[in-house]
Amino acid sequence: MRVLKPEVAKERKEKILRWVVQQFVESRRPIGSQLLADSALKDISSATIRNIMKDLEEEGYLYQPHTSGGRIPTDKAYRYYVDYLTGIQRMAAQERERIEKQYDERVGELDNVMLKTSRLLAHLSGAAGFVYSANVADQVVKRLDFLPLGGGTLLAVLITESGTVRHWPVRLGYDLAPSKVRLLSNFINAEITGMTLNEAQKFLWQYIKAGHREVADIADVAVQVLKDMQKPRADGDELYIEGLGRMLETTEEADYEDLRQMMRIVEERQRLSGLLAEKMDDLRRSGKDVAVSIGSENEIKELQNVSIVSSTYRVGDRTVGMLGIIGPKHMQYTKVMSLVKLMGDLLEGSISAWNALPGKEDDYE
Amino acid sequence: MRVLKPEVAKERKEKILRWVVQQFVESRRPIGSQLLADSALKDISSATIRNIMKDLEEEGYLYQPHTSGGRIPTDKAYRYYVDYLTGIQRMAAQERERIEKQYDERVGELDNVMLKTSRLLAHLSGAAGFVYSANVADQVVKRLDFLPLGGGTLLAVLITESGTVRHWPVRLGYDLAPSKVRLLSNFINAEITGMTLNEAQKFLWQYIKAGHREVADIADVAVQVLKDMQKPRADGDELYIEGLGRMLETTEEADYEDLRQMMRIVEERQRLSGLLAEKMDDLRRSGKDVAVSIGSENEIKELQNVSIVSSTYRVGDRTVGMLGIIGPKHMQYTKVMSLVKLMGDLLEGSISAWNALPGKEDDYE
DNA sequence: TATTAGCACTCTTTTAAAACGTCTGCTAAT
DNA sequence: ATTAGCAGACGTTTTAAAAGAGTGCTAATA
Repeated sequence: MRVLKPEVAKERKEKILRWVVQQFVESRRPIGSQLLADSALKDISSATIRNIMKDLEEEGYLYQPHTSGGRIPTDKAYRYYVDYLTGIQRMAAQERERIEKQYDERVGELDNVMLKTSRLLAHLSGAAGFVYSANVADQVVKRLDFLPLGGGTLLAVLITESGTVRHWPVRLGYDLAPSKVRLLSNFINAEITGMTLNEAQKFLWQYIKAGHREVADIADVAVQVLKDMQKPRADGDELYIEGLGRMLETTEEADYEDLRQMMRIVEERQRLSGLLAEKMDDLRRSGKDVAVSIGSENEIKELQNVSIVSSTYRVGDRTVGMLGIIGPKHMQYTKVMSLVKLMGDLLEGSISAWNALPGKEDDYE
Repeated sequence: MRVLKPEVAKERKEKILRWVVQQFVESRRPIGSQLLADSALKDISSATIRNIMKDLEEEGYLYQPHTSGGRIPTDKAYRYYVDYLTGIQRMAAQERERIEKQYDERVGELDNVMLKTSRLLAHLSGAAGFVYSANVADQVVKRLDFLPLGGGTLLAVLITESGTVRHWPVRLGYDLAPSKVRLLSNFINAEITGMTLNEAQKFLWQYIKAGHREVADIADVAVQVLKDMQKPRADGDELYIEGLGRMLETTEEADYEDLRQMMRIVEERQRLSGLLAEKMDDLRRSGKDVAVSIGSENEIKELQNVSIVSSTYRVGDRTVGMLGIIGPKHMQYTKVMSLVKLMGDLLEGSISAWNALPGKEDDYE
């Protein structure tokens, strides 16, 4: 291993490492010393580069797929590269503006923002884009309304502060007078607005058990509603992934197997949800903007050949979800990281605009 | 061209054609005369088969990718094959039961049936499954409600007879008293239930223009609502496609280009929607159960290497949507056709159960 | 007259060998 | 410490040959 003039040497070593990663991301084929010496690092001879690369290999940053033939970055190298980039990333104002414009055009009104945002992410990155919303039960309720459908059924409509609108049928088995439905709606909204769904549930249970007079006649309805409220959770958290198709375009024949594996996971939403939930926690705790998980850093086996670039989004001061892209390890991290960050901001903006509307409280009668 | 004993000859010719198609669907490589003579048609010599195949080629049923090397079915051959199959298809009771059970488990309550159905279709067929719902504007309204969000905004919730629930924000710019909102809801529901959205819109315009006293004070709100009602149409019709990932699994390297093309189309929903709308019309008119479009029979260029098996579903006596699968031309038509048919029935059943609930009318005050 | 066996020919696919290019590791010179 | 130069390694591409599969035609057959 080379020694002497430690800072200078280290500097140069890292520079070479960065070049290898960068070149590899672009060309997707092993990088040799000559190539580097000729293209990027004209002031260092290929022999020197060779020596340094050997050191880097010993340190676990590079990997030689065949005895003779260039070297490829390991996950550790990507990790270094991404960490290095983290400070640098900034998007050209022009680019930023272009994306913001597209966001306004394509996402627009707060109807299915999550879906649309994930599509736009996919579109702009050329990889798969996702938007994930943590457990609905932990989200703050903006409104919970009931529409009478007749036939002993109500349609519950839940609106959260993050703009999600969910609805599900509640079967009572008998019809409820419209006025009673209204009473129920008004009562619930007056009481639970501002709580999380979980809190609301607990609160309502208490309230009913306490046997308050004004809800006596709708108590059993409320109970039924509470029971059904759990149901949306069966699907797990909300997760949109789009643009898997586009990945076919940017993937090389050789990497199809990786892609296949990935698809398998994506179809199996449960596990991915789990992973994202965890990642969200990490990210929130670390306080970082954008997180990058590279290959083997992902616990799920099938994802060890892809990278995930993700960011959280907040409602008020609560972190309620994540968004990002899933793509090949050799992606353009610089670009993608800024993109994800920006989209996160835009999504947050979109939600807080929606949220500026204070969930109007009817006074119940 | 062979002549003589016309019926017998024709019979055998078709038999050979069917075998070629069937073998090709399984092996995905050109079928030669020897192969057939050895495997399936042991009582006819390869030479005879050769002669007949030549005839079939002249008639446009088979195609020789290389001067020497087996033959491949043309779209015309698939068409013949599918038509032949149409009479035969029937699913084993056992299989049917298994699928019905899965449907109950996985689709269940009428919450996002369309999405879930398309996922199940994909899952069971190994190809991409879709469910398409025709223009919302032509669907019968079951309810149209408004929830006050405050900040000069209402959330409109539209429930159609086919079980679709749509919602969109209506910005009024000023707040409406809760009682007024209720009045609006009740009035609208009492009047328009049972109309299509389009009819409802026309009706309401007339009503407002006529200046009826009881709606005078909410007229401008109604106008705004009507305007915003158009919006959901911007997305075009509702279309869910799932399972594109799974197609990777069943596709061979060589056919990836076809797959890529297909994905491109799917991302571009507009055109696909158009195609499906047309197809739905054809299907409804012909009165057939299941339609199969093979390769070049699809107008869209990018879809000329895939087949679409589709069926319609009804609400009452109105055909409101389609469902089916998109897959490789060489798919197991027998299986897929029965599957699509069955899923259509199940979806219809699911909707009509929901629809048994009569959109409860409040009498407005 | 329809069917079949046999054969020469064509064309793709597979296999093998050779030529090429790129990279490494080492050594000696700077 | 760096560099130039060179031998050896190994993947990739090119080229050539062999194998395999199928066709069309003709002559024999039932």
